[in-house]
Amino acid sequence: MDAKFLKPYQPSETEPRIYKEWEESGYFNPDNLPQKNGEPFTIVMPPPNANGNLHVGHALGTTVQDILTRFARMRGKRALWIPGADHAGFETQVVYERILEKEGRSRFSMDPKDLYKEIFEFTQSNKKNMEDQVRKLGASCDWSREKFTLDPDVVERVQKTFVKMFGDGLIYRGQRTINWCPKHQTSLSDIETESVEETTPFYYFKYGPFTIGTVRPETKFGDKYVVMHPEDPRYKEYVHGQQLDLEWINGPITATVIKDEAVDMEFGTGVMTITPWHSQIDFEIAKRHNLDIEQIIDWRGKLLPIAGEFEGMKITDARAKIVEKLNAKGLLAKTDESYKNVVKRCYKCNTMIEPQIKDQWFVKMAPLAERALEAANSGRVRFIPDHEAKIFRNWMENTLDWNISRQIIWGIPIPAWEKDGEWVASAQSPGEGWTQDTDTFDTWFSSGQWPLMTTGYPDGTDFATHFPTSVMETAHDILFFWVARMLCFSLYLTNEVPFHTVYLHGLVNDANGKKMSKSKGNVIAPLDLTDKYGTDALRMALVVGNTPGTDLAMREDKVKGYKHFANKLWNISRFILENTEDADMSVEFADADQALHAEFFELAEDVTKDLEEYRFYLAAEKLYHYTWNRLADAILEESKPILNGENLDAKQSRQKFLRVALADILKLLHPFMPFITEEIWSSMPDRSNLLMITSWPTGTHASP
RNA sequence: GGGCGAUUAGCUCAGUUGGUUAGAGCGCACGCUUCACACGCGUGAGGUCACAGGUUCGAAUCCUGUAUCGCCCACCA
Repeated sequence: MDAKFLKPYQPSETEPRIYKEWEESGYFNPDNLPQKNGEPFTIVMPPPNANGNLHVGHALGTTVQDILTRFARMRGKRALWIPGADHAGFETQVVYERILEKEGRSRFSMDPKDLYKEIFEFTQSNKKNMEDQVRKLGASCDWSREKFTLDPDVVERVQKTFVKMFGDGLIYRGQRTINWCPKHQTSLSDIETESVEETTPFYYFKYGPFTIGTVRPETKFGDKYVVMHPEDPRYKEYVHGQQLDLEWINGPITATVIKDEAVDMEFGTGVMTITPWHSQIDFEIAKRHNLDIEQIIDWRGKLLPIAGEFEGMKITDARAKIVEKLNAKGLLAKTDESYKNVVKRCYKCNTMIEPQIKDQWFVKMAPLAERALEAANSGRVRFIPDHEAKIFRNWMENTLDWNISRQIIWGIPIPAWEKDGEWVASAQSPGEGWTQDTDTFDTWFSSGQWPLMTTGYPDGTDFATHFPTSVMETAHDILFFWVARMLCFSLYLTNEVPFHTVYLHGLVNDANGKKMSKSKGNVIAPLDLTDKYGTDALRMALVVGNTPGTDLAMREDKVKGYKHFANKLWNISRFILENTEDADMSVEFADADQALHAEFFELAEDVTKDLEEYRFYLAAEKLYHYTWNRLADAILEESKPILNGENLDAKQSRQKFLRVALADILKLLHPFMPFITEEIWSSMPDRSNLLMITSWPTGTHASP
């Protein structure tokens, strides 16, 4: 027996050594596997952002994906798990801007090319860091196939998709209301904003003969249209198009009466003025009636000259002053202080989103969503847990067109060119006098094509064999951002679903079930846990009892518990190896051992079924219990007298059983606890290969 | 306003298609230096499965309703 078993299991000494052995074996690459022509099994890793450290959620996802991959590999499949890294456009630029801010610099005073270069270098060093962390988690992914979302071939193919979609009329350039973040100076898609309910004063102002209500007095300078419902009996004396002279913020103006059904008669006074440049509903009314549209607030959130004496003032400061002035003029009718209002904020910096009118590229979602819905409804793609499919459907049935233009440099340039107001989509310049759009893509426009990009769409060899992929495993909070878009792009480009199954894990919260955040200081770093308790312990803690789709409260105690389990397994191995050194593996099982063996295979079948059905939480728990309560507590104890007894036949049979049981429990545990199982396996007599490529127990007795 | 969940032991959670006295981890109590393991061993306390109805021979599990909590979506100024 190896002397290493005399000491408790040492993960920190073992793990890097084992990982190196795996990596050098080449078996992460399915082309090197004995079963290289077997049935393909493919997972594409959700590429972690190359802008920081992994969080516990990554550890959970990585663990589940690794379990799936190792299980498939041991069952003789041509298992491929493709890693990647995401440039994460806006998010990375935000991270980098914070660094610049700390250094007293600003992107707005930098040459865009220099900024791009700096961020590129920043992500390259972070990418290495991130890859090392994925290795530490034991991920058996094929690093030789790793992709970065800004690899030149990815950029080229993503741009091609844009050109194709433009040609097919699925992408259009339009002047529309967009979500503008005044801090980050870019537009955002609808799902990149957070709607927060806030209590805001609701002001009623006298507007000629009317009383209008608003929460945003600072937008009201240009309001020269007063809108009411055509059926509203209270205002039937006013006719559409009628002009009225009235006193307003900065003096007398001429207002025009507009009758439009968008007005809710029940709300407020049933009359409103409109600010089409800074409100979508107002913009739609203005378009219907062909009204003037004027910008009131600039891109930095300051008032434009139309505000008169308020020009240049930040809107946050201006509001109170404007109300004060209107009050002084006797135009403030009343204020409702308890009004609840939904406000959109930038999901990264929490700045209030300013709706602005801007020319942008939009993806027409309805036709794409229809096909994705069909795939979900027909079962071509299956969601785990089931109820995520309902959430998916609800969103897909109510899609809004997707703004894919970002006014940031960190991303893939949009291959569109303009000349005299005319736009064409093309990777190369169409010729003299054309200038390229300076905007970049929403990062999800490229990551939405990730399963295609990583497998070599349209003509790579992996695309032929490994697409569509088997499973997409990711966090449920990016169902809309990512999963939905991958389905849309893939069905559009290939008529195939990108994956047959979507497994969505929940979020990992702190021990009290509260969301982890830097500001709350409750963030648990996965690598701190692996250092302290070992990767296998962390993996088990993340998997046992964690049902898909449900958020998990991460308790350090739980990880500690599975460190103890790892040590238990270590000691079981020590006992068995110590007591079977003279085992004869050719003897027949005695009846008692035959029964134990049959019992074991009931477990093995059960666990196999659980893994096939994505019930990792049950499989892991069953293995834990068999190993500790059955094998250690009962079988090992009852074996002691047999091993020390006079009956040689019984002893030899039991020795064989223990050796076989150990070998097989190591196999079953390997997807969950790859390091310690491989390490023990390396001490098994007669072992011929790495545990990671050893066959999964199938029912007949197995041995090293 | 719309959608989706959750409610089981002190805490965090399982309970896969309804089927014997409802489980785990941690915590708690008591006892153990037993020759694999104190990162351990043994024994034990602890639950009207949110509430009210219903279906069934049988319900934590299926149906209806109620309450509470949570998440997501949404252009009522």
